[in-house]
Amino acid sequence: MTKPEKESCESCRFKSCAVEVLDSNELNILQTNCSEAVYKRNEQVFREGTPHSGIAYVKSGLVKIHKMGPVKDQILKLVKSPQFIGIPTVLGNKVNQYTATALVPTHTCFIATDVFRKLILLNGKFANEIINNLCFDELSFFDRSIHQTQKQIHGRLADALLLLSNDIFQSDSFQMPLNRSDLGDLVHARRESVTRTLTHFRKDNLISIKGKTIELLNKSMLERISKSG
Amino acid sequence: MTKPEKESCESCRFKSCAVEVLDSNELNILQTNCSEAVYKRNEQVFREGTPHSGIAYVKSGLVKIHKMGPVKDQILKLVKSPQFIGIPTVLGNKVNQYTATALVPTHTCFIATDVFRKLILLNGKFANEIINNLCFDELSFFDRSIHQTQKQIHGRLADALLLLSNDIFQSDSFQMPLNRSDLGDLVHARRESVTRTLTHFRKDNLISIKGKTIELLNKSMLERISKSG
DNA sequence: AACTTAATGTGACTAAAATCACATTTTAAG
DNA sequence: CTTAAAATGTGATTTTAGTCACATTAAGTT
Repeated sequence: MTKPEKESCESCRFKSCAVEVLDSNELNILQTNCSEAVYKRNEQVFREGTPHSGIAYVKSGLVKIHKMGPVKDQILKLVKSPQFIGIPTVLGNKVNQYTATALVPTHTCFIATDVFRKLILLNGKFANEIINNLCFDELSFFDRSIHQTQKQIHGRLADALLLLSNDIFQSDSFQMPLNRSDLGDLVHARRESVTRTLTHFRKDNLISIKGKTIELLNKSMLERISKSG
Repeated sequence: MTKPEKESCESCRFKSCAVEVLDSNELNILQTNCSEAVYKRNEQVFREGTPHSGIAYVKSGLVKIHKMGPVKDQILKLVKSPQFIGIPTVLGNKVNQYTATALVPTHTCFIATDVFRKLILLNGKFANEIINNLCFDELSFFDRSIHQTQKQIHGRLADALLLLSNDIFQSDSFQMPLNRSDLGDLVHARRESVTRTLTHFRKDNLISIKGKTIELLNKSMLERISKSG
């Protein structure tokens, strides 16, 4: 983790929808209570169980939100910039309830919790944007939960590949940021099962794997697999 | 569903934390844009896919939030009064993203979405309370998701029984509001597996079942089963 | 009360994915 | 370049819970 030179929040090219609605006074409050940090691949932005250091805003990069379960680690969601992470720490919790780890080089800002809260109280539009965010999260999490529990591994992995392609990288071909074990943490499966299923997809010419590069060759079939479970 | 005589929001005995922070002007806005309804057991408060009729506030009773998946229905959460349900519909969605069904006789108020949104914009404290609510939901949903996917059926069902006893009814003995099939929808299992597991618990003297009445006889053991999975 | 329908219980069988054990390949480190 | 460590691939086996088929009990209805 490194500390880059501080940039003005007002002129930041990576403003979130929520920050867009702040006036210059509020932006100034944000400005003076906000610190930047850069993370390399696999570095932790914050860790479950440690005291939290405010709301993190992912300016650029990709982060996995994960948490240790009784049996294994589980990836709760992938968060692409620009997006806040760790908003639930605005609650009374003194410690982080989950871990955030950079999957690619990632640039973040930390906003002190009390400042974040002050902005919510001051500016209804800001609060409104945050609420929109949380609501959207809740709905996607419901969907994801249902699909992850009711589909079998082929469907779940097809889901994950389509998510990476459509939502994260917006390309049919991308550098896979997760290893087989991480993929397992994401789709509730074991490393071996992920390998077997990917091999299966490859043999059926649905995907090609060249090192870390994955290309989706037959998206419509992957979508059918995702739907049928 | 019946329409009871309308009561003043200001004098309501079932105010939420969020509504507590409204001033009398805001309460008046709420008052004039809020309608009450009473539901019998198994009546739907709102249904997935139908146009939504505002944010529902559960004044009294118990509701299951559930959604149809590719294979079966899934209970996303149980909501005990007093609590808002359907806040994610403040998003642009015109239709409900899930179904809410009363498990016991339930009393609700409906607040028009635009009024709810106006209160968020007007009163930062109200927004703040709503954000607290959503954050709490997110964290519990993370926990639940991890436990439900990583434990096997004994642990998941022990979890559900402890939830009902500790959080919902606050008693070791309660009238089970869910049938075996519903319980399966809650713990991601089939009716038959729920029956088998309950029988197992009963034979081990962890619980007693008399008709709809369930009593937890050995909570510490159930907690151990819940932890060990 | 007689009848219908819904809910629950139980055994036999099956399928999906986990587990285990080990081989192979890739990547990082000295 | 060599070696160690991490990541990945693959077969054999086991485990868990789902599926299917049917019996039994409970709850409404006329």
